[in-house]
Amino acid sequence: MSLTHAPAGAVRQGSLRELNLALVLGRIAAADRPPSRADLATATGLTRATVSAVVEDLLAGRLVSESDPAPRSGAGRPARGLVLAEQGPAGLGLEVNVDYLAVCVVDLAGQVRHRTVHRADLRPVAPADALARLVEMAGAARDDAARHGLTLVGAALAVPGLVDDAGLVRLAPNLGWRDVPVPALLAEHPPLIEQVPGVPALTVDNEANLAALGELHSQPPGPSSFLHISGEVGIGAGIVLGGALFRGVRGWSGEIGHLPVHPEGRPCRCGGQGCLEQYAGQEAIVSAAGLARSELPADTGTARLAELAEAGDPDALRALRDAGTALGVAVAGVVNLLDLDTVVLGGGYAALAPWLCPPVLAEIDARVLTAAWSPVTVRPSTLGAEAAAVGAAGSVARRIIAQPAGWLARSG
Amino acid sequence: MSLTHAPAGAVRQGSLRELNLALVLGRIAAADRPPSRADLATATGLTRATVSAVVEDLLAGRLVSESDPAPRSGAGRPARGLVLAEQGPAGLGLEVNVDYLAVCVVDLAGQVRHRTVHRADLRPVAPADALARLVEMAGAARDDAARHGLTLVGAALAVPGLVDDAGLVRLAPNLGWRDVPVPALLAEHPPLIEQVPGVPALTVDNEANLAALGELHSQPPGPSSFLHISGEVGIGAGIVLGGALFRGVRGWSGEIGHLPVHPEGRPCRCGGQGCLEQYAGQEAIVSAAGLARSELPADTGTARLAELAEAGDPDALRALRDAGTALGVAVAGVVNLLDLDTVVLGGGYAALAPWLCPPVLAEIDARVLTAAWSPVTVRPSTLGAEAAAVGAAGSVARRIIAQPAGWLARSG
DNA sequence: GCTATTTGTTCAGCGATTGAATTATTTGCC
DNA sequence: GGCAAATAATTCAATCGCTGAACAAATAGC
Repeated sequence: MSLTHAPAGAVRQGSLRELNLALVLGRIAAADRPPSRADLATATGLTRATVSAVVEDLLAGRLVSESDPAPRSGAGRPARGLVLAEQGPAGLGLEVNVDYLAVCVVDLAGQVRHRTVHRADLRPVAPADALARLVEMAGAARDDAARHGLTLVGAALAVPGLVDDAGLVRLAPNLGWRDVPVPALLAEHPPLIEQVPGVPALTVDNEANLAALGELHSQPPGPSSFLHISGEVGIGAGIVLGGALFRGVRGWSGEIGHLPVHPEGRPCRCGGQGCLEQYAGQEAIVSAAGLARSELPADTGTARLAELAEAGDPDALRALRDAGTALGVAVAGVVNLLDLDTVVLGGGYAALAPWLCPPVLAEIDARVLTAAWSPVTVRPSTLGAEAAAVGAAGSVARRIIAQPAGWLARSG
Repeated sequence: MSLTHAPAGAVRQGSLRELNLALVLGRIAAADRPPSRADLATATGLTRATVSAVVEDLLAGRLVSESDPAPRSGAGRPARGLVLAEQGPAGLGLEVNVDYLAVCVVDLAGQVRHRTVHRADLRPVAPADALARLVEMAGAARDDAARHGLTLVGAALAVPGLVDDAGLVRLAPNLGWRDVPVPALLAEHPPLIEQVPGVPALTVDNEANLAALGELHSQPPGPSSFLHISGEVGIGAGIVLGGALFRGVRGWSGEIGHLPVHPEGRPCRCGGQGCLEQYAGQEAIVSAAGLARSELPADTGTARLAELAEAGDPDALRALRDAGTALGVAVAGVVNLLDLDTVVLGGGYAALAPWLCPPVLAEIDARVLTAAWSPVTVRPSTLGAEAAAVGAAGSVARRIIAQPAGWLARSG
C-alpha cells in the first residue's frame, strides 16, 4: 500500500547506472546462495546484457568476486556464482558503554572480521580519554583489517545516550556524558579510514538504534518490522519499520524506558512518574529480587539474576515476572500503535528472556486488539553483547551495498 | 541520516523519464507560487532542456497548464508559470461512518471540488445497503466532476475499523461490521472511475489513517512527522513519519485507544484493562461530565460538551481535564517512543481542543525526556468533519502526482 | 534604438539499456 | 565418440533520454 519513493534529487543519465549497480549488488547480498548473472537478470528484470555490464563494473571495483561453479543439475553451460568480495571495503564499529569499550570490523557480507573488547568502568573516565583509548583500539583493528585485505571506509560510534544530527552527545546519563562533541574530539586523532564519496567518515548514534540495526542485518534481508529492546540500566528501543531504522524527527526515537506504565507510580529521574524504567530497568529488577545493588559490579546484575532464576530462587522469579509484566504493558501499547509482528529482547534482557517472555506475551495477548488474528513473536536477540558495535560496523558496510557508486568512483 | 531508497525494481531506460516526470510534477505541486521552467531546473538540478521536455509531456497530458505570467521585477524575458491542471484526473473519496456517509472529489491541487454528506444512523443498515447508497452518491459526484472536466481515476474508502490488504473489513466495532468484503460488494455496481495504470481502482483504509493523510496534504509538502488522533467513540491514530503514512506490518497501526494508561484500571471491550479509550473516549467523557448517554443522538456528544465547557460547567470542565490528562499520558509515551514534534487532535477532539490541549501538553512536558530541548506542538486539526473522506480522495490525487507516467500513458 | 538579462528551444553528442544474434560450455542421447 | 539440446554469458547495432552549448524570444533600463 506504500507509494514508491523516488530518489530525492534529479535523475540524471548516470544515476541510471548508479541505481542498477545498487540493485544488482543488493540482490547479490540478499541471495542465500551465489547467484549467476542469469539469476540476477530474472530477479531484477534487467536484461542479461545489462546485468553483465553492471557485474563487470562490480568485479572491476572488487565489490564482488566469482565463486566456484555451484553444483547444478540439468544441461547447459554452468553458471558462475557471484559473491560479495571478502577483500575490499569494510565498516568500523565503535562502542562506548558504561563498563566496556568495543571495536569491530564488519565486511560487506556482514561477517565480523575483527573484534576487540576492553572491559573497564568508563564512568570516571573523561570523554576525551575514553575516545582516545577507543582510537587506539581502532588503530589495531585497522591494521588487522588491512592484513586481511580490508579497507575501512567509514566508522559508526554507538553511545548509550541521546545524539543529535551533528554527532553531539547531548546526554548519556549512565555514562555521565553531557554535550560531548564527539566528532571534534575524534578529529584530533589521525584518520583511520579512507574517505569514500557517499559514506560519512563518522556517524554517532544511539546504542539501541545500532543494536537494532545489527539485529536487522543478522536476518535475511527484507522489509521486516520489529522492536528491539535493549534492557540495560536504562531501557532503550530501536524501531525497525519496513527494513529501515526509524530515528524520529530529531533522531531521538526509542525512549521506551519512559513510557508510563503506572502514571501515578514511582517518580523517575526523567521527571515523570511510573516510567517503565522504574519497574523493568536493571536496577529495579535487581533490587526487587532482594540483591543489594552496591555489592554487585556494574554489569553482573543480569548474570546473577539469571543464575538465581535458574536455581529457582522465588524472589528472583517474582522480580522477573513483575518486570516482564511491566514490560509487557509497554510493549502491548507499542504493538497496538505500530502493528509490529516481532519484539526482540536484547542487551541485558537477552539473558533473561526465558523468564521475561511469558509475562510479556501474556500482556500482549490480553491487550493487543489484533493479537487474535496474527500472533506477535517475542524472542531474544541473536547477537551477543556488543551488538551495538556490530550493528554500527554493519551499518557502514550496508551503506556501500546501498550506494556502491561512490566506492567504484574511488577505485577508478 | 537516512539512506537513499532506490526504486524497488529494475531501473530501465524509460524509468528515467518516469522518475523525472514525477520529480518535476512534485515540485510544481509543492511550490507556493507557479514556478517557471527555469525555476524547476534550478530546484531539481536538471538542465533547462530536460525540464522543457518533461514539461512538454506534462502539458500534453493535461496534468499541468501554463498560467498568466507572474508579476516579475528586473529585466529578461518573462517566465511562464506552471500550475497543476484544474481539469484532468481527480480522486474520489468515500467514507462510511457511524452516523453519516460522505463522498468527495479532490483534484490534483488538493482542492475539494465536490462534497456530499448524507446523515443517517448506519448501524442498523446492512453493509451492502450502506455501500449501495454510497455508490449512488458517488455516481452523482462523478457526473458533477465530469461537468467540471474532471476524470475520476481511483477511489479510496474510509471505514472506522480494521482493514486488511485485500480491502476486507475485518472488524468495525462501532458500525457493527465484521468480515465485510467491500471490494466484492462494490464490484457489483457499474464502475465509476477510469482505470489508470499504477492507480488502484479502489483502496479501503482505516478512517484514522486517511484523516491523517488529509491533514498531511493540507500542509505544505515536506517530510513532516506527526500523530493525528481521531477521537470518536473509539480513539484511532494515524501516524505520519517523514511525510508518509505508516500503516504497520498488516496495516493495523494506530490503535492508540488501547494503549494502557491505568494497567489495572477499568476493563475494556478489547479484553484489556485500563485502555485509553476507557478514560478519553467519547462515551467516557460524556458520562464523566454527567450527561446521560442515552439522551443524546450518536454524534452530538462532543458538541454538547463543548457548549457546556464554554459555559463554564464544572462537571464538563473536570471531565475534559481528566480525559486530557489520560490522553496526555498516552501521547507522552508515543512521543517518547517515536520522537514526533507535532500532535494533531482531530475528529471529535478538534472541537474540544481548547480544553484538551493544556492537560495534554502538561503531561508531555512532565514525561517526555527531550521536551526540554525541543518543544512538542499540540494543535487541533485544520480539516473539519469528514476529514477522512477528503484524505481518501486526496490520497488518490497524490498518487497521480507521485506516478504521473500511468496517466500519461493512458491519454496517449 | 541599443544593450543587458533572463527564459525557453533546438540540436549534435553521448552514456546506458535493449533485444537479437553469437559464442561458450555442459548434459543427455544415439 | 559424436551430435543435438540446453543454459550461460558476450557482442553489437539501435534507440531512448539527458547534457551542454548555441540560439531565438521577450522584456527593462538607458
